[in-house]
Amino acid sequence: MHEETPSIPELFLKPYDPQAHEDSLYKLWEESGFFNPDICVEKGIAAPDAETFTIVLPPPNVTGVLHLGHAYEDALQDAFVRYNRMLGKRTLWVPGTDSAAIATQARVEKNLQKDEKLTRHDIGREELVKRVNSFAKESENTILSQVRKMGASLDWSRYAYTLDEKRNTAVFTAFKRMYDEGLIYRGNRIVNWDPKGQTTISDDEIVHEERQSELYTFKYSKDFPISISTSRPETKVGDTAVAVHPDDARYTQYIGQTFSLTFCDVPIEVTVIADKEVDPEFGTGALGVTPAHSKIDWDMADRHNITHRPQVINEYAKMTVDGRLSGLKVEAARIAVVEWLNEECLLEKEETITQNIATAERTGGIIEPLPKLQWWVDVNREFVMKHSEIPGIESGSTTTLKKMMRQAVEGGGVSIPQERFEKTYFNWITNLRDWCISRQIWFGHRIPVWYKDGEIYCGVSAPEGDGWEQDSDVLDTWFSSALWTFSTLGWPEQTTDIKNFHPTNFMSPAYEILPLWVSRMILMSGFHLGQVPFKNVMIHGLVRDTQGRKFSKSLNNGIDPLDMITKYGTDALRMGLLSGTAIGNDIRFDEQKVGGYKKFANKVWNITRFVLTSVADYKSVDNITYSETDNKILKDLQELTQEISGDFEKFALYLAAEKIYHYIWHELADVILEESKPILAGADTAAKQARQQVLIECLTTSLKLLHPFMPYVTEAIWQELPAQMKDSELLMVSSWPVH
RNA sequence: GACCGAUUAGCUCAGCUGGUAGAGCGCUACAUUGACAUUGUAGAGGUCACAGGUUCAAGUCCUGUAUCGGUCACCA
Repeated sequence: MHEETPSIPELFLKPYDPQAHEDSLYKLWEESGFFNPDICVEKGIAAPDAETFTIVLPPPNVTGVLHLGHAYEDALQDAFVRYNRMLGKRTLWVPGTDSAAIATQARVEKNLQKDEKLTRHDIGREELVKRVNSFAKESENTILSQVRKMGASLDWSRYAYTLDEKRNTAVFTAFKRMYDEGLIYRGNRIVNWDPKGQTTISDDEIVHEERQSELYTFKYSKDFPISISTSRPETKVGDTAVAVHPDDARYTQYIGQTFSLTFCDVPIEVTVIADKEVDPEFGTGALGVTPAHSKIDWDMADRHNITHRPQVINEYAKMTVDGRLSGLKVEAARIAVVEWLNEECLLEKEETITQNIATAERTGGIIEPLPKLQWWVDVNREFVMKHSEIPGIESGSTTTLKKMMRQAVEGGGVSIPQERFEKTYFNWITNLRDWCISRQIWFGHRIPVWYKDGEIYCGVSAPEGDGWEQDSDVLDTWFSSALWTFSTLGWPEQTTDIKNFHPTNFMSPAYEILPLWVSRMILMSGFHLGQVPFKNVMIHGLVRDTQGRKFSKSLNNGIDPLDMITKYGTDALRMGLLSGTAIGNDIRFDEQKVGGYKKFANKVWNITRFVLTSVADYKSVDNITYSETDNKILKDLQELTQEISGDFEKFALYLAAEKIYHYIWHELADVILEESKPILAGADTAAKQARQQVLIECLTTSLKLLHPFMPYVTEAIWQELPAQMKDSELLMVSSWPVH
């Protein structure tokens, strides 16, 4: 019929081909500068005093590749960013990457071992750091171009890397300020030592694994009156006490006595102490206290002023005592001790129990608790909040980091829309202990502390004079990540970005990251700025395979988002991820669904073709007389807009996505277009003109509403629309329909 | 051990403050070369895990149970 009408771009005669549009559209957006709110203001897209909307991208590992989890987060955040930008807010989404220190160093070391048969000690600290850095830089482009591929409208002019100079200054400044306040201290305490990774790790990097182990019941020697039970007899050469419950009648007579014994060739001195923590029902009701190799025992020794705390296991999980255990690995030592117990006829019982043992998340190594001189963040020490904008905390009031972290959420400064995760957060805060922030690897932010002849100096740069030696440890990655919402905005300088864009509006992490990252951002932002880092935490679920399993290398069930993009287009992938599942629940990734949304993109494409064809002879007139149906259609459209806006405000993206999908396909295409056909072909010119106007209205509004979800196809269409239909050259910065 | 989530159509999931069970995919039948690498119309299908309770009314609120999944903690 009208297919050859010149005003219909030829493009629409073929199905929508994502490959042909996506990259050039991204380039068009990026070059427009509108990802940058300052330029939006400059060009009149946003008012200079418009409300701001900020998200900081959770930085992917600089050496990583995009996986579906990222794809989901990118799509989710981008949808909000685009929505808010269209609302006319000064909208900023800050990109960045993370050094992922331990993982990145491990990978470089592995390659070093494989290719050159060298260890890090062979090439030295400086060379290793150099290599890790260049490795990180090399891989950077991969992940960044993949984030772009997702259509993420990030302000690249503000790109940050956790190890770049500005972030380094931020980290050192943060450290120093907390050090000066006494909130960072150096202390000899039990740490989680990973013998495999040769570093300390934090409590949160521990994974408990259930295993069968033997529980042995025995006496230290024939002369010792009390039997104890343990699954780690090799540590008993480090015992300095036996603890019993104060009310346990069996042992009261021994309390306070000290025994000098020889256990497995090692002389030990054991004092019997009474402590309420001991469960009289468990085992013999008596517990051998090994202060140097158990956190609980260390604390117990503190309570009873036991200062003698011999270390009997070293960093390589080997015994350091003399005698028959000398130099043995802990597992071998365990066997040797049991042999000895048998020889001496001291072993009373051996039973198999299931036990959770602590392993390192990254290396899988079995954690060996060791006393070490480490740096800590004190979460219970009182300090004065000089300046506070956190609801419920007054400027000038005294608090602790722990209290502040609780208050930030309790007082509503940070809101977690899903109540259930709020509970998890409080649970975690309650159990929060001092945070060990030093790591014994070489790649990362070096601890900004220098030593010289017993003197200690903490500062943002090295002290004057010779002979100062910097602490050899680096900081936990999460220390710098915790500063992310404001270090990316230029802190510690008092930048206008901080003034304008902090606190950020929301953060949308997966639930597994809640304690690791979210709470630490609240800690840092609270202490350094007196602000919350974000007003909302919208926790989302994990992307899983069709059987509900996590994606993993060992299962070989991985799906490369880039493959999906090649096959179905970015828009389809985004819709497939965003619709169908309530935020917070895990997503089962279904390729078929993505396929369905590819068809949808094409549907929108064809709707456009039809509308453009139908309005080819449209002439705008001053007084349009709408029919009753016309008015109903326009009213419905308004209501839809209202609902979708509401869903955005309530973070119910999945509902918004489904609504616009349903409207476009089953209302606009199935009902409105069909019903328009006779009117358009009819003789009533006025009615026809009115309907043409309605169709234009429906199409442009639908494109706007769909744009946050499917930015490419909507923009591709927008670019082909005649200028008089549009309120802006780029759909990306057109204004959100009013309602 | 504590806490949390899930349980609704064959599959994947919605269902907000209680008011006659919904979507997508799949399936069946019919129609259609149409604006549509098809699409449209119609249809089949569910004791909303189970047992109690509150209510005029419960998928929805309360109590308990079961199964699956998760998080945290931990007894040596």
